[in-house]
This record gives sequence, C-alpha cells and structure tokens, in this order.
Amino acid sequence: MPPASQAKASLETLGSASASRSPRAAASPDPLLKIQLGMAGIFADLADLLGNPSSLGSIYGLLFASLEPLSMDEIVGRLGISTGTASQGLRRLVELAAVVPSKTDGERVTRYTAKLELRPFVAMFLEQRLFPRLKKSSESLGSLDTLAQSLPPGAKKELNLRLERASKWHRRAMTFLPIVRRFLG
Amino acid sequence: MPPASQAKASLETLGSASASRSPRAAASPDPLLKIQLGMAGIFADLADLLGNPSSLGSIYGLLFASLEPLSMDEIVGRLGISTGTASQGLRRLVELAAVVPSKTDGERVTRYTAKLELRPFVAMFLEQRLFPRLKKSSESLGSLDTLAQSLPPGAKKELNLRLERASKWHRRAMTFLPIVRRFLG
DNA sequence: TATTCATTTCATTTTGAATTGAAATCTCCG
DNA sequence: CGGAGATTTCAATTCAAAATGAAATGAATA
Repeated sequence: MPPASQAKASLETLGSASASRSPRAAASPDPLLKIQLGMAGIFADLADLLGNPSSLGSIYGLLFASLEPLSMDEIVGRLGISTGTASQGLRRLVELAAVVPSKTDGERVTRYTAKLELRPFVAMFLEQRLFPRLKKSSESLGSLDTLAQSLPPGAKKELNLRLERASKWHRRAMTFLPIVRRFLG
Repeated sequence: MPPASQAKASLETLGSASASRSPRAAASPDPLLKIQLGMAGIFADLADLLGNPSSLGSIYGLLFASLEPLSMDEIVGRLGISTGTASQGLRRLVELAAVVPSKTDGERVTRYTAKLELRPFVAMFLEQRLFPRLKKSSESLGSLDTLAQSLPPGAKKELNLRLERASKWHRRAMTFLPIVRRFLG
C-alpha cells in the first residue's frame, strides 16, 4: 500500500465538503481533491526522504492544499489512513509548528491549518535527526582517538591522521548546518 | 541485531591478522580492531542517516581505519556480515568511487582500500537520492498546476499561490545543491 | 581440462518501523 | 451526572528494505 498516492477516500466520505456546483465537475471527481492528494504524495516523498514517516508528509501536504482547516476525521477520510496515524501525525506536526490547531467557536472538533512556510517541515530534519546524530558520532570519534594512543607508533601516527580527517569533516558539517538553516529561514 | 556495533567477529576468525606481540594487548583484544569496528559503527549511522543500507557504512568505515587493503573474506570476518551483503556493498562502494579494488601481483583475491576523502560517500546521497526525487516532485508540481486551472476562480487563485510557493521553495533547494557540493569538494 | 577458491546472484528470512484498530480516556453539552 | 462524540494510546499487524546463505558462476592454477 503506497503511502498516499492512492485516492482511497471513498466517494461518500468526501461528500462532506460543500458539493461543487459545476455539472461536469462530477465526471473526474473534484479536481481540488486531486490536487490535495497530489500534494499529499509530494510531501509524503519529502518526509520519507528526510527519514520521517511518510504519513507526516501526507497530512501536511493535504492541509497545505486545503482552503479551510480540516478536522482529524476529514483528514482520515481523504487520505484513507487510520485514526491512530492521523492522531500521532498531527501531534507531531503541531509540535513542529508546521501545523496549527484551532477550535472554532462552540465546535466540538479541533481543526488544523498548515503553516505555509515550509521551513518548519524541513527544519525538523535538521534539528531532530542530523544534529543529534552528528553530535553522537562526534563523541564516538573522540573516544576512538583515545583508543588510538595505545597503538604501536607507526600505526598510531597513521590512525591519528585518519581520525583527524574524519573529525575535520565532521566539524565542517556542524558549521555548515547553521548556514543551511539561515538559507531556509 | 544492530548493524555493526557488535564485535561479532569471533576470536578464531580474527587470528588471521598478524598477532599482536605486546603481552598485555591480549587482554582487550586488539585496539586496532576496536577502532575499526568503531569507525564501522560511525559510518553505519551516517549511511543510515542518508538513507543507505548501514552495511555500506560499516564496510567503508572498516576500510577507512584499515592500514592495509582488505579482502572480502576479511571484511566478512571482521564485521560479521554475510558474503552477499559484503559483495553487494563493495560493488556499490566501488561504483561510488568511495573504495578502490586492487589485485596484487599473482594473488587470487581482490583487496579493497577506502578513498580517504569523504566526499564520494556523502555525494552519493546528493546525487542518487536528493536530486532524482526533487526532480520527480518538481514534475508532479507542474501537473498539479495544470489541474488547478479547472478550479473555480476564487479557489484557483489561492491554490495557484500555494503551488507557486511550493515550487519556489523547490527551486531554491535545487540551486542550493550545487553550493553544497562545492562545499564538500 | 579438472580443481579449487573467490565472487555474484537471488529466493527466502529477518527485522525494524509504520500503521492499524479497538479499547481507554478525555471533553463538552444537555 | 450521563452520554455522545472526539481523541489518544498501545498491543498486534503489516510491510518494505536489508541481510542471509547456499547454489551458480567465474577466474586462476596445475
């Protein structure tokens, strides 16, 4: 079952949105929905590329192409995902500030709107994946360096050289990150 | 079974390398091997981060910290991976020019050396994952734009705006890639 | 050419992560 | 308070990607 390429959403479920008036629009059902699912697919791919569950992307993509805020049920209906996935995905997207929840007047349901800047969506990758990992492996490199001291002179020299090389590259990546972030911002 | 953190390599298997002479070195078995497995782990993480099988990283890391070229058997032995994985991993690494194969004089086996610049290893991510995907989704965005033309005026205007926004960001990423590459080179 | 060892291939298995779905919990309204 | 959604939680399931391992292939030697 590919992430979000399938327009699983059943026709009944979809009826909830104000029906399009144009008579021939009924033929290929709702171009807006098509666009929304298309965006869901694109962002699902992006999420996956960045190492996140693709459902995160689907949800964000759908909201990105939605003119009004959507409830969780509507999201579940249109994407054909489970409530569990939707709930967790939305939580995460809200934490990331990629999506904003709102309770309109005396309504029971929470509705969600996508923030249109894409930065939060990509920043999450930098902050939550790249950075911690680089830090961790930087530490590992340090302890390997210590280990290298116990080697015979010849090997020690060469290994130090190589470890230093890896570390240097590492540092480079670290200093590069803020630049990327600024570029995105 | 975590990728390469476990020093699976059995003691027998390891004996093949010239035995360390230092008497107390026998206690914690071979610091060089420890370093090599450490590097394997670090690069396994990196590979995984970039969306590649972590075995690729393990192999590269091991070779990166090896003073002489290693045969496939030695790699299999030290990392505790299967011959299949080693064979495919090495093929890929050679394609990427991250590793160089060599047949010494009248030897039967091929031995492998890591290129010490890390660029190829990371470049592979850019070239083989990021770029193709960005291109594909760029196309998708185009076709969605076409679709948007069939919407009622109000919706059309807003959707065009949003699609354009996504495209712009996309273009930005595309122009950014060469910069990153230059930075790595 | 026959033999041996190195390497590749690929059908099967494993594994880890994402997803499901249903029960538990929460929330608001009458 | 009681009940009707809405939402969250989490054990069980599903799924795709990676790893295995053994059989097929290849290459060098005698």
